[in-house]
This record gives sequence, C-alpha cells and structure tokens, in this order.
Amino acid sequence: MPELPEVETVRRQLEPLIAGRQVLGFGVMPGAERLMRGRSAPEVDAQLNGRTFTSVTRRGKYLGLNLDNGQVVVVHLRMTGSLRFRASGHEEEAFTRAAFDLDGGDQLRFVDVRKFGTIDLVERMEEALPELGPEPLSDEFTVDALWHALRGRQIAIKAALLDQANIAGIGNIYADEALFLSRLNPEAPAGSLRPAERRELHAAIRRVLEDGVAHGGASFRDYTDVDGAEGEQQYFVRVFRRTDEPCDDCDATIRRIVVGGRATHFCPKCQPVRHRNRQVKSTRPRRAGGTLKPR
DNA sequence: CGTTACCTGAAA
DNA sequence: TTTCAGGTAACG
Repeated sequence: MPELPEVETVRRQLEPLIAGRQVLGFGVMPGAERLMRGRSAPEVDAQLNGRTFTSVTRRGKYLGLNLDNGQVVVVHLRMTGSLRFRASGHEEEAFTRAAFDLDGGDQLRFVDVRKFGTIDLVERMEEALPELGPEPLSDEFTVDALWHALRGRQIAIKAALLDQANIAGIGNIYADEALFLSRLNPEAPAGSLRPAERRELHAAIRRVLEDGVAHGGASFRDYTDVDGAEGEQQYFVRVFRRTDEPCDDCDATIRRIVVGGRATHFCPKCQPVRHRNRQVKSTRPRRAGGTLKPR
C-alpha cells in the first residue's frame, strides 16, 4: 500500500525515534513466520541482540534500519504493512506480526493485516533489493533517465511507471496522478512519448511525489504513520479513486479502467487517446512513434 | 508480455 | 456473497 511518499514519511518519523536505541530482542508472532523469508526469527533475534540502530534510509519503497555494526534491517511494507513506534506499556494492536524490543521498554512493531510485508537482516542493503530504477526525487532522475527506461517499449505507460526496475517508488496512486498532471493517456505505449511529453511526465512525477511527502502520504485504506496517524494526501488527489466524479479541470467524468492488472483512474477528456499518425493508404500497423533504438 | 497467487478484512 | 485493495514474485 505505501508508495514512496508514505515510506519516506515513515523514514523521517522513525529515524529520530530509534537512532541511538539498543535492540534487546526481536520476535515474530505465530503464523507470521513467512515475513522473514525463510530465515528463522530466533536466529535474527540472536544477531540483533545488543545492536544499536544508527539511522534509517530509504530506497524506492524499501526501508533500511541501519545498525551500529553495519548490518541493515530491510523492511518492505507491501500492501498493508506499517511500522509503529510504541512507548513502554502501550497495548498491542491487532495484526502485530513482529516486534523489536528497545532499551527502556519501547517497541517498534510491524503491523500487517495481509502478511505480505517482509523483514530481512543483511550485511548491505542492496542484498535485500531487487533491480531498482533511479530514485525519482534524486538528481540522477533526469528526463534522459526517464526516457532511457521508456524508449522502445510498447507496454502501457501506466504499467511502465509501476515497474520498479524503471523508476523506484511509484505505485498505483502516484502513477495515476502523474499521468493526469501530464495529460497522458494511461494506455499510451511507453515508448511513444514525444520530447515535450517526456519533460511533462518527468516534472509531474516529481511534483506528485513531493506533494505526497509534503502531505505526509495518502491514507485511503490502511496506511498510517509511525504514530498510527493518517496522511492528508488523499484529500488532494485529482483522479485516484474518484471514479464517476467530475474532473477538476474540465468537468468530464473520471473513468476507471484496468491497465496492467491494476485499477487505473483518468479523465478521458484531459487524457485523450492519442491517435497514431493516420496514413490514408497503408493498413500495415505502424510503430507507435518514438525513437526505436535498441535499449 | 499479461495473469495468478500470496492473505485478510472492509465495502458493495 | 462477491469484489476489491498504496505490491510484487512466480507463473505460462
């Protein structure tokens, strides 16, 4: 559920709460063992015991809880996971799947209804990460970097934005919002974007993610921050989960379709299907524009 | 490449 | 009762 802005919100809150705190124990609740991806909780507990958290980093939707010996606890919240920092004596919330006991009795809890989230303990963060594209809020994310990921590809631009190997951290909310801001149809082939459209999409991605962070993330369903509080970004979305509502910009009715297996929301008037350049004679399908160079 | 599985609860 | 869900890996 959490995308880059939600994960970054957690990172910012969590770092000052756990930096300098010592781990006295770690445990996984019965029935939730899979979140350790095959590693045994007692073994991880033994490795963590006595270690101290130093900082919290983020890569895409992954969090790295850094330890004083260089090791990293890598957390992915997937759909419904959340990390909660709770003071000593706080009652246990439902769906707590794992917990770190900190010095002083405070707890860092991993709460996750659907049990899709994961926790890894590794020597270096990269060991726990799949192939990830550039960080969209970093300097390495340029229009050229975006185009490098899209050029020559026939898949829908929406699906391309969700592929973490292209750009790290975009999920279903921010993909729809970025496409709305850049007025691109979600089903347009990724490699068909013209130069001006690439620049607009690049700027839109930056903008929606920055807005999301500024509003503390979006809480449509399960997302809550480290205190259990909701974000505000859901009040600012332009199309996401606004099916049948009027578009803010043109009053047309927002539609919901499925692209790449995911619900996709867009304004059919602001984000029209772009026709291939019509050719009167030829019935042979043309490549849908774009520069077709090998990747 | 698109589709299915992984889980569970809330909403339709 | 059925459908849907901020994600991703494993299918075919």
